[in-house]
Amino acid sequence: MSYNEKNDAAFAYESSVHSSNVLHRLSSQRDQGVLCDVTIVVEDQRFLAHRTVLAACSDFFLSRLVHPCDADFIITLPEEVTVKGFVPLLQFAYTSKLLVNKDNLLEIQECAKILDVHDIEEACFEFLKLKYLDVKADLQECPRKKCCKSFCPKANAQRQPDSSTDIEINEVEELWRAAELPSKIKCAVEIENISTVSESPKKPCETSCFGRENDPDSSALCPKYRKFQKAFKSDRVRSISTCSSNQDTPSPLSVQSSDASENVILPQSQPLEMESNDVNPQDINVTYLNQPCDEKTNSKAGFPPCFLLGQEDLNSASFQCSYPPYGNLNYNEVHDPTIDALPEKSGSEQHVSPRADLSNSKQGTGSDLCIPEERSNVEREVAEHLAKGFWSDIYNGEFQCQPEIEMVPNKESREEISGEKRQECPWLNITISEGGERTFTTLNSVSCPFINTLSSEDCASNSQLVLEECVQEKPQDTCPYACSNSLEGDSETDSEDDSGESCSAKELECEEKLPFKAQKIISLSRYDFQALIKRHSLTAEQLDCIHDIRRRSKNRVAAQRCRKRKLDCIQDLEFEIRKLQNEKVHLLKERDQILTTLGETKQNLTGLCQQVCGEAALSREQMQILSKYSSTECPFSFLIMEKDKMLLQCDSMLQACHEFAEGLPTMETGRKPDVCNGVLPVQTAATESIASASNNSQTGITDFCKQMTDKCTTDEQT
DNA sequence: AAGGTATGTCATAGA
DNA sequence: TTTCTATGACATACC
Repeated sequence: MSYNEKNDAAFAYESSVHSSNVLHRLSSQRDQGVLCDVTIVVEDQRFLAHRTVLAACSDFFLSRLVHPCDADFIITLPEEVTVKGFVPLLQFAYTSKLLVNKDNLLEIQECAKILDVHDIEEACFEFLKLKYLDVKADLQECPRKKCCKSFCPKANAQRQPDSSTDIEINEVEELWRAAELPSKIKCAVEIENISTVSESPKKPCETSCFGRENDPDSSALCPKYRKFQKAFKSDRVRSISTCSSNQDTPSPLSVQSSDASENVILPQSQPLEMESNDVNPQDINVTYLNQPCDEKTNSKAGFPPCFLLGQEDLNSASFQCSYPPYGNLNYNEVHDPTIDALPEKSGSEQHVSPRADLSNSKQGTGSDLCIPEERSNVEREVAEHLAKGFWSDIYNGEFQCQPEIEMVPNKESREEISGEKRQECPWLNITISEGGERTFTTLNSVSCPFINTLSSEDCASNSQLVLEECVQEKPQDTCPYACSNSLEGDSETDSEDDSGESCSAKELECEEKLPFKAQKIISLSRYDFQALIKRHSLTAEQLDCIHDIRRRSKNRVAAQRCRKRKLDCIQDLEFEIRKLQNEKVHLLKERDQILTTLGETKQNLTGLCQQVCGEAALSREQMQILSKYSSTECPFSFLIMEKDKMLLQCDSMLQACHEFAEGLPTMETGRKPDVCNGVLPVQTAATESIASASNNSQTGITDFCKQMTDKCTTDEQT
């Protein structure tokens, strides 16, 4: 990944937080009347607000504020607008959270319509109305299907008799049809009430342990890699931390439940569309989320922000995403905006190119913006469990959902459904046979929202997805493979699908001994896998086969993840190396500069010292004393040493000159030039100069040398 | 043919 | 204890 991309992602994240904070502060300021510049009169009450906020969220306010009738910006709303309907909308404008309950739903809807409030889907109101007013009765009238009962034996066995808590895909479909909801709201996911499954005691616990699991410090990263990250605090770690910190802000994961009410968290601009087993229709807080981070990640994944629908208990949480090009795609997610960073992603990525997966893993997504490198076990477990909840009744032989046709009252409806379904859930191929039987065929893993991290463009182009056909002989086995693989995000299955090597030779060999397909073994969650085994009386050999297949499959995926992480770490280290190298170059330059400055300073200081010595007319002895008490760095000592050195050099020079003079040819006069008593003029001059230098320290060493050189040169010329 | 790369598998440690 | 995941090591296929 390029670090630019990573940085971009980080920037986007920061911006989202900023936006959220701004909203929060604005809301708080409005509460305090700070900077409020408009008064809204509703019925007999007045509300202070900020013009810009209102104008931004409502065309009604925009038109009134752009062309104010009242210079004081007092806007009296039509009498159709009630306080009860207006207040939640005002809150929504500031917080992006719309608190809806049975009492105010209609009024909010009416007010939103009058005020032309942006980002609230009419469909949400329709759905909620349906939920509040009709659903329960309809559901009770809707006979439960065999498939629903067998959907999850474990869960069903312990579910409450009240079927109203079990709204399954077919039922929701029917509700949609009944409500004639926009096509956007179509795909539903039946979510098991995990908390009721006592056979899976760990699951509820896990699902409630997001804090721990999402803790970047306790991420799924291998300790070996963690040490790297700790060592250099790589960007990767920071990104994970960032993501984690993001959880502090409202996110799809922020389940806002209370004893008194259910909470529905919706992505802003995305229509509501989901059922929850445990939703209490009495009071639902609808929270629109407009967290850019989520949008980013999810859009990266090809989906808009996820939202969590009414949960008292996270265990029964159902996460969904709406995706306009398809209408609303539902998928289950337990984690916040990190879909594409999840292992499930790897599968889809591998679908394209394993290598690309590895190399692009980090920028992966904005995810990377919040890119938990790995989805925690809990997330995986819950996601797969939830996903299974959706798909199992489609594909699972055990839970095969044949009676879905019962939900289709007539051919027209069926056609409508199948047609719409293709658009709404393009990864799901629904065909209706002559006999009116509806068949769900293989999912296209690329387009399946459970696993993929498609870009918006990808998804947009997926309207022409070619969906694989199920093997008709055993649709319950073949579909499940594709579906579940997708759900689980096992990358190997994708590649295997592509390569036709869905199973190794071993697996195929084993498979022949088994009453079900190897893919089912791979795709099922631990709990369903165990249940599957229990339901069949298998020999030891078969069990070995099954466990081998499952182990190899899991390990295959783990190895892929592991390698991906390794590459990421290598990239991080490479980046760190480049950074350090740059830093080193910079420091070296800085050092050179400092040394240059130091040299200049010393030179200046030496000059100053010379000047001082000269002005003070210090003798050699005095300078020696001075240098004795000064550091070696002091120019005084430096001067003394240099002077001594130069004297020695001069002695050598004198000696050389003398020898030179001795060797000179006798001149015409018959005598050696200027030799007076064996002493050369140069020697005399040098001696004089030395004596002069010794006695007069103000003569610079440099000058002395210069004089000597000049003399020598002059004498030689003469 | 040799070397590099990608991937699957096994063994093992740790959670 | 069982199951799962991460990872090193090895084998194999492919380029």
